[in-house]
Amino acid sequence: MGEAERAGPQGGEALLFLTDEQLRQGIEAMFFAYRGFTADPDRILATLSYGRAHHRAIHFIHCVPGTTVNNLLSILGVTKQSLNRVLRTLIADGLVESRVGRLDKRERHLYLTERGEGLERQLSDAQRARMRQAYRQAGPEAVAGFRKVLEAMMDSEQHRQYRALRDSR
Amino acid sequence: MGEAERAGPQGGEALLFLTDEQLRQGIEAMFFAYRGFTADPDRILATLSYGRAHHRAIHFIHCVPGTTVNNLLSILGVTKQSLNRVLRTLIADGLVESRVGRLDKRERHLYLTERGEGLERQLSDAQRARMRQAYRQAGPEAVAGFRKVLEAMMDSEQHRQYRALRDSR
DNA sequence: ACTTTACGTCAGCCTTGTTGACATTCCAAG
DNA sequence: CTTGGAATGTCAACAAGGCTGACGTAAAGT
Repeated sequence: MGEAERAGPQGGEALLFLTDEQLRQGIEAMFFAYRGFTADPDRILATLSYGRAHHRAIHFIHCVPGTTVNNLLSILGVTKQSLNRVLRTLIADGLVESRVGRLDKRERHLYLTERGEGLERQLSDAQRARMRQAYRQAGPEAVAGFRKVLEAMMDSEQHRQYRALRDSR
Repeated sequence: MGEAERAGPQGGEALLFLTDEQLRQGIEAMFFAYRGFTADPDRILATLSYGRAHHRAIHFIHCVPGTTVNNLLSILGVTKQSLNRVLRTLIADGLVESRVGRLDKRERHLYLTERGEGLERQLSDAQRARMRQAYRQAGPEAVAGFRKVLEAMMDSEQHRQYRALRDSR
């Protein structure tokens, strides 16, 4: 590795010449953009002494109400102990409700309370505003390409989860 | 906010209808893709009991050899105490060299040693391989769009730093 | 001479990741 | 039916890596 590259592995794909320098720019763009991506929610969360972990939990509980702890675990890709600490504070603060499963009493089904939905709204409004601004500035074709590259960057497992969430709506 | 949106703030921009749902998908794509983006270096770093903080320092010292601590600080956006902890271990392990400035002796200029360059190479090879695969799979137009959206997502300060790095090569 | 700048370090805190130990519940084999 | 194992979730303790604040030192600037 190290030299310019030609050809692609997928038969019908376009020929692409990718220098290390072009790739490095993509890497740095990801780094800086992700900081921008999380900046607005981070500011809101800081005022409530919550962190990104709380945001992630709130986001996915909102998307899949009634999800179990185990399911949330596999989406977030952390240990159950780590998630539990976050959930405990969110439950204590009355943002999340945990209901014992009816069929399987070992399971806990998670729901946002009204206050939880309120915070979710506040956070996702901020993040969507940034996203909307970026999408508009870049234009519709750029957005399609953006999504395409991001999907290609995921591990297969992540891609599966991404589509699962997408299709569950 | 909350309903579909029309029109763009920039005069000549294309008309874009962006539903909350489309924006939410973009947000989740960023989340999952960033995990994929860091997965390969993380695996390598774990075997050396280093973390992402070390990776970031190594990356930018490689890009801007001889950079000062203060400069690195502003790029990484962390406190000097935080950075210093990481730098101390990298210097102790012989991956980074810190030279007193010739003109201004207060400054420390940072360089990767040969071993440091070796690790940088290993980490960036892994990350570039993922990037190259994603770029090829998505195609050249998608790549252009990808970069465009990421740049639009940065804060102005981040965008400034991104371009500064870009232009310094 | 005094102030400011650049850097290092110590102490202590918080968030968020980890592993280990444990309780509860379910299920299936005996 | 009982019992042992698997699945689910909770609590405890630790580590990494952020943060703030205080302080020291050396060099530059005024």
